[in-house]
Amino acid sequence: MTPQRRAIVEYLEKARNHPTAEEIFSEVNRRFPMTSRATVYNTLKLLAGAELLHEIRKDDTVRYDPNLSPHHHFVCRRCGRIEDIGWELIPPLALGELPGRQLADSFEVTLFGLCLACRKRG
Amino acid sequence: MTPQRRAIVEYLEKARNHPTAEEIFSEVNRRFPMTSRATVYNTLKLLAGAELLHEIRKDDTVRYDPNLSPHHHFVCRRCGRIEDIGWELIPPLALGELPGRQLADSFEVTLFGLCLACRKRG
DNA sequence: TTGATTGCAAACGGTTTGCATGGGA
DNA sequence: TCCCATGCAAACCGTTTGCAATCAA
Repeated sequence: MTPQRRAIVEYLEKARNHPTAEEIFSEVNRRFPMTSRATVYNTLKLLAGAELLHEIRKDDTVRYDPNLSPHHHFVCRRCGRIEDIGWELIPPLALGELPGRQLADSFEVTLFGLCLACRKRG
Repeated sequence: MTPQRRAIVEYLEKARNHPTAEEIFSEVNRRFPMTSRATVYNTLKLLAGAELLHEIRKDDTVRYDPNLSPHHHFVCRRCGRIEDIGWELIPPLALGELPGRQLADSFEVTLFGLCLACRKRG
């Protein structure tokens, strides 16, 4: 556990909005100017590989989600913000064998619309 | 409507499996060796912009979905194949205002599991 | 001491763009 | 004629990797 890694983990603990790797890099680099992009990217990949973090991809860029409990996502059409939606808010879907004979074992819902801030902005 | 564009559209009409831009490029280029990558990419972007095609992103690469009717997706954990799931197979979710005060107007479900081919392969 | 972690810069893969050429209406 | 589509290559952006130096244990 090096200072760089600690800074990354601390940033992620506070980050409630699915930061991109680049956002994490610039914040960590601001606090620890010696930290390189490679270290941040590698650490993030390592954490994700260890299931301590989830990767979500939107528009070609990976975002990191420190929320490990199962949940769905809401994506704001206007500002692109991604917010978590509690798992219990979406009725569970029937899994198992589908009509196409695929065997489904999990699912994920993404809701689209306007976030609160963008609603206020009109 | 040039031969290149025709070839792209024809390929997409037959493609039932969400080809990547690169797959489209190599197939079109095989039939029309003069076709450049730029033309294919630009045409795809143009078609997607005109809502004649949907872009779906998986693992850093854009895939194109010629199925314009609303539907959900199934992603095979083993081979990565993406298949369409009929809209009517998923019970409609309640939209409108969410507890977090976001205003949801649409949703999308992704199911994960094993496709038929991978099930057979054991 | 010794293996893991770091910084740098260069490589990478998918995608986009600038620019000059060429064909279609 | 005039514009749009094309081909090529270079640029681009986010990400990954090779490598030598450095640090933690």
